[in-house]
Amino acid sequence: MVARRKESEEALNQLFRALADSTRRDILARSLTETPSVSDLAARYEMSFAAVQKHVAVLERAGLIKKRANGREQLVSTNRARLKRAGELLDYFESIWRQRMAQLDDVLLPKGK
Amino acid sequence: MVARRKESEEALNQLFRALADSTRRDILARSLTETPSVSDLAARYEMSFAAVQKHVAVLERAGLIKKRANGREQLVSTNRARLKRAGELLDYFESIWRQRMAQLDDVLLPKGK
DNA sequence: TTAACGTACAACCAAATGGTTGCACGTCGA
DNA sequence: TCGACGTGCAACCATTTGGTTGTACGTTAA
Repeated sequence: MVARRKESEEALNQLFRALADSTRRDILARSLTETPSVSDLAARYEMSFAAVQKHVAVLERAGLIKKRANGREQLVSTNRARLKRAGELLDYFESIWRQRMAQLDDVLLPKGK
Repeated sequence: MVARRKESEEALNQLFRALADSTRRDILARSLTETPSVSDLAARYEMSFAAVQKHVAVLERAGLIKKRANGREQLVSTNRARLKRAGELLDYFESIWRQRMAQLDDVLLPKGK
């Protein structure tokens, strides 16, 4: 249901790692409402263009953003489905807990009711 | 509301980074339903005790688990509130999007209705 | 047609990460 | 009481990460 069985652990590692950096979270939030070019983004941070470009690449590899070419520009937009997926994953941990508690109930309570 | 304003970016980095490792996610899931000792955990993975201990330390620093001493053992349990927090954070990204869309509506539509 | 722009990528570097082994020390059980 | 157990921590190592500068190359505008 949640786990589409064998969404590689590596992919999840990448997903969460991509979120583990303030600059990347900011890029992500920004690309949620706008569709900035990589240079647009680079202009907003106190680091080199190449550094920002690398952050964008990390987000892209994690599947959290998409790039679309427009002439010489690359326009960045957030992949909301993928972002949502990260949230679901965390909910999943909660659900594991609920499930097991339910199973425990099954053991402790008479079957019928 | 969500952002308790100045939950340090560093803390968020730590939170997501802690989640970005399969072994740690497994420890987390396991500690959600049981309260294993560090050795119990270590026995389940093909790495040294010290390595597992380090993973536990990472989770603890991120606030995702708590340890409780019981004689010579340290019993590990998940801090569900903190885990939930990570999920909320991701929802927050979604909400940013919704908010901005709403603001856009404010601009585009007559005020009253 | 050229200069400037936007991007990609390689080479390099310091610091952090994820693993190891070894040692110290308190606790428990025989 | 004493050996084994559970833990914490330091030292070490290889790899990854997050940053830099420099170069190359297609695109755009004057």
